[in-house]
Amino acid sequence: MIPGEFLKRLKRLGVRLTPQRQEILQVLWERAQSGGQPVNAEEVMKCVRTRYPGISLDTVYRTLATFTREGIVNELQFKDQSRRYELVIQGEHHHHLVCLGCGYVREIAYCPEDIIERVRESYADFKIEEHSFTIYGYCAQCRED
Amino acid sequence: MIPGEFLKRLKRLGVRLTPQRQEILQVLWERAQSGGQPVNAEEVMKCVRTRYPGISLDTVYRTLATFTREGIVNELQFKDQSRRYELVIQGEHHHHLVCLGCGYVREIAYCPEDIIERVRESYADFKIEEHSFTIYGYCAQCRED
DNA sequence: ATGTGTGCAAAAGCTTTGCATGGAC
DNA sequence: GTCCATGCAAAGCTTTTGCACACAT
Repeated sequence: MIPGEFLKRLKRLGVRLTPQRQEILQVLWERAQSGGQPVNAEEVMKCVRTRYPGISLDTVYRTLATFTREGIVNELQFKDQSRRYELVIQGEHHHHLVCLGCGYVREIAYCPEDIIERVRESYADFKIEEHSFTIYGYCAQCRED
Repeated sequence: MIPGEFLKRLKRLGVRLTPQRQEILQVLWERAQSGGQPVNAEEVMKCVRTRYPGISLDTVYRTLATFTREGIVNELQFKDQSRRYELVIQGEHHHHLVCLGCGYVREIAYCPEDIIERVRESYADFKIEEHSFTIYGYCAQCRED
């Protein structure tokens, strides 16, 4: 079940609630519940197609762009060149630990807020909007030593 | 002039020193001197062509991949989807402040080392290799308020 | 009824690859 | 002489766009 929170937010934002969008939201929600592994557009399409076979990849891209613009999802860019998305859970903020072998992503709760504040002070004419912090390496299964 | 350091390193690594590679190294070096604005492959090609007109984009990509593998350059991935590169200056480490309007990049000296150490301890079975930390926002020219 | 969202197909970026030739060592 | 690097052309992969039709409001 998609929590009403998101549906209300979309309505409030004036975003039309089509079946495709509901299914995409559902997939993002399920991902957030089960470990928080971010998804890319291709994966979203595959998941949605199990329940809504007609959806096109274009719609997924357009919906994810809309959701990003409205602050419903976060767009992530790791080293692997394909964009990934995760649902924004309000009051929650995290970064990522990414395995260079298998691509497994794990959330990390720590955030370099102190540095961001220092940068905000040092570069007062720069208006900070967002930041990304990602640690790369090899997980227990992929490390060689 | 390219400092001998890089030429020696390439020789030591067994990387053949072709005129194309020397010119690419030259461009990266000049960039590092003049503000540290990272370059993408297209820009490298354009700069090199002023002095070595025949160079192809493929060669630039292949050379940048080789330099990255050998630790001569850092490959950066910002939100704009094109990979950028910067020369690795030994003993130097920094992160980036990126303008979402014009794409201007500024180096920031602070690094969240404390967090990386904490993560190294908390996730002892994960072998940390590298990390990226980028702050996005709008520079004085691009900000609207 | 209106305007936005969707699917299709095609295109657009950026990056990679196969192959024959040329050049560094 | 050997093997790697290069240029060319073509392909690959992800993402975007134009258009006509369908649908949410």
